[in-house]
Amino acid sequence: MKTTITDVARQAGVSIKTVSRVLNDEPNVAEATRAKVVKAAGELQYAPNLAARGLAGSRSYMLALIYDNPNPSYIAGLQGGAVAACRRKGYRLVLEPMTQAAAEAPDVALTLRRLGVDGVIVSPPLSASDSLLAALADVGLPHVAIASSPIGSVPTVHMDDAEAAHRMTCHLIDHGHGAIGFVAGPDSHPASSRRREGFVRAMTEAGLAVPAVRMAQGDFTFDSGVRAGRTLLSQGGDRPTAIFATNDDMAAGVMAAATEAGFAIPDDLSVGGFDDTPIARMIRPGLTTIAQPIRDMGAAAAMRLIARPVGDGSDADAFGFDLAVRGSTGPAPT
Amino acid sequence: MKTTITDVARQAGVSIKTVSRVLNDEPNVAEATRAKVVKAAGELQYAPNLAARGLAGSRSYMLALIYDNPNPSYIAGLQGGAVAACRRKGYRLVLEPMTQAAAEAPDVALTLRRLGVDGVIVSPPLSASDSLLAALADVGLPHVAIASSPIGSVPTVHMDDAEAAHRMTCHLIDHGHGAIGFVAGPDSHPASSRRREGFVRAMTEAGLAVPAVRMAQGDFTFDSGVRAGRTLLSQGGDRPTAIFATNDDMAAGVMAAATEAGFAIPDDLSVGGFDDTPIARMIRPGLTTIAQPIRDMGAAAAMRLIARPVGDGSDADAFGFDLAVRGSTGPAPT
DNA sequence: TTTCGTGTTGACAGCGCTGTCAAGAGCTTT
DNA sequence: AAAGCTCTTGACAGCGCTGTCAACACGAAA
Repeated sequence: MKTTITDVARQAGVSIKTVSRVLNDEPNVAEATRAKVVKAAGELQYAPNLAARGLAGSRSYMLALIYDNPNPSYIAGLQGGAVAACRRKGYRLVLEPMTQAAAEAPDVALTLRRLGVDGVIVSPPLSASDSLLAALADVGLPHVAIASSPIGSVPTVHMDDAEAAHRMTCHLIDHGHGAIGFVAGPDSHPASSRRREGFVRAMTEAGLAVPAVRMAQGDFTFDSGVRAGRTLLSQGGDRPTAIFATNDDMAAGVMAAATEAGFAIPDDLSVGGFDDTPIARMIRPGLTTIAQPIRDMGAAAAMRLIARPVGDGSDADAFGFDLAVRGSTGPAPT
Repeated sequence: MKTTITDVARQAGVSIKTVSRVLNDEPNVAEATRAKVVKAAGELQYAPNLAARGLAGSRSYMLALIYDNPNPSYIAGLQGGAVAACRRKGYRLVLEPMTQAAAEAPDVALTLRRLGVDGVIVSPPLSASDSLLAALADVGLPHVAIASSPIGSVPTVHMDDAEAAHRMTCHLIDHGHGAIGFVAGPDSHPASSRRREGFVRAMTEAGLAVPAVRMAQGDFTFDSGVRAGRTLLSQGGDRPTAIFATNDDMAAGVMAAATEAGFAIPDDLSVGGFDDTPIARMIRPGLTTIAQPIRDMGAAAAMRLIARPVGDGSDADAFGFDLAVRGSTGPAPT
C-alpha cells in the first residue's frame, strides 16, 4: 500500500493542504509545523504521486530531449547535463529520438503534445528545423534550442562554432601552416557552415588562400574523412600541410588516410578535429580538437525550461569552448 | 485550450466512457461508434492527458532506465532499443543515471519510487548489485536486468559473455596463436569474470597454457589498455602473439601500445576486442571484436516490462552475438 | 477599546481520466 | 410469451494532489 499525502497529514496531525505546502516549499508555514510534517513524511517514506501532482497542478515535471544525432558521446553529454539539472529540481527527462523527416512531418506537434511534458530541449541538427520550432511554438510547448548560433525568437543555448573553427585555424596558422585543407560537414547541419565561416575568416585574415581544391566535403562519418583525406593528400607537391576536419570522426579518418599514404603525423601533416569525443584520446597521436562544454549546455537548457523566465522569449546563453591541443598538430614541415 | 476527452465525447455524440474505451482498445464497442470517436478525436487533435490517465488507471506509462556506464555507445544502443519499444506501446522512457554508490545507498528505493514509473530497466554493471535488485523487489517495482548471465529470480535479458569470449579466443587459436594475452575488465563488472571464464575455457580446451604473466588487469579504459599492452609485450621472446582485450577501448589501447613498441598489426600481433563500439571501425587496422545486439536487448527489456507477463518471475531472454572479423587479427607469426 | 493587517491553517472543489456497475437493446432459448 | 443471454453504452465515483478562499489567532495601529 502506497502512502499518500493523507497518511502523512494524519501522522503529523495537520491538514493535507499543510503537508502540500511543506512539500512544495510554499511560504507561510510555521517552522514547528514544517518540522512535524518533514518528520512524518520521513517516517512514512512518503513519495508524492507525480501523476496526481501533475493533474492538479497542471505541470508534469517532465522535460523531453529531442535529438537525432548519430554521435553517442555528444548526446550522452547533453543527456547527462540535462538529467542532472532535472534531478536537482525534481524533474525527469524523457527521451524522444526523432529523425529529420519525422521532425518535419505535419503531425510532430501532436506527437509532442502527446508526450505531456512541460518543455522540450531541441538539440542539433534538429534545432535548425524551422518547421519543428514553429510546430512547437504553435502548440505552445516551451522549448529551448541548442545550436551553433542564437536562433531568432527561440531561447537558445549555444556555442560559437565559427569562433571555435577560427581558433583552430589560427592554431594551425600559428604553427606555420599556409596550405590548410578543410573537411566540411553536411550542409544539413547548421554547424557545418558556421565552422566553414570561421575557417575562411581566419585564413583570409592571415592573407592565406582558400582554393577550392583544399576544401573537401564530408558527412561527419569516419569513412567520409578517409575519402576526404585521400583526395586532399593526392595533390602532389601542392598538398596541404595541415587539415582541419570539422569533427573528430572525420579527423580520425583523415589521419587513417594520411598514415595509409605514408605521411607521418604531425611531422608531415597536422590534423585538427572538432568535438573532443573519446576517440580524440584513443588514436595516436592524440587529436588536437575543440572541446565543447556539452554537459553544461544540456544543464543550462534544462534550467531554462524549469525556471520559466518571465518576459524574455529570445535571449540566449552563450558558452565558450576549449582548444584541446594534443599530438596531431605541430609545426609545418619545412 | 487543450481538448479533453469531454470535448471528443461531445463531438462524437457519445459518453466520455465510450471515448475512453475506444482510446484504450477495449472490447465491446460497436464498429460504427468506434469510427465516430476516432474521427472526432482526429478532428480535434486530441491527445490524452497522461497525468490524468496515470492517476485514474494507476499506471504512469513510463519506464526508467537505470545506468552507470561510461561507454556512451553502449547506453545509446540500449536507449535506442528501449525507446523504440516504448514508443510503439505509448510509453515513455525516463533516464536515471546512477553511480554504483547511489545504487547501493539505503534510500535508492525511495528515490526510485519517487520516479513514479511502471518499471525499470537495470543495465550493467548496476544489474550486478544485489542490494539494488533487492530494493526494487522490496518496493514492488517491476524490473528487468540486462546482464551477462541470468540472475536468479530477476527477469533478465542477457547475452552470454563467456560464450562470446570463448568464440573470440577460438578465433585466435584457429589462426595458430598459442601464446595469447588477456586483458581483463574491472572485477566490479560481472561481465569481466564471465569473459575471463570463456577465455580460460577455450584455452584449456585447446590444451594451451594460461600463465599469470599473460593475464593483465584493466579497467575498460583506453589508458588501462595501453598499460596492459606495454606490460604484456615487454616479455621478450616469450611475448604473446595475440592479445584479447575485453572491451574495444582497451583493445585500442593495446594496439596503440603495440604500434608504439614497433609491432605491426596483425603481422606481429593480433588484437581482439569486445563490444563493437564505433571505435572498432575507426582505428587501423579495423578491430576484430564481439558485436552485441544491444539495441535488441534494450527493446526486449522494455517489452518485458510493458507486457507484464503472468506467473513467470524468473525467466530470461537470451541473445546471441556476432564475431565481427576485421583486420586486427591474422595468422600467428611463424 | 476597536480596527486592521499579517501570518497560519484547513475545507473543499476540482484536474481529466478509468474502473465499477447497472441499464437498455437485441438476441436466443424454454 | 417469458426468461435468459450477450453486446453496447453511460452514470458516477474516485485516483492523490493543488488552488482558492475563508477562518482564525495575534499583535500593531487608531
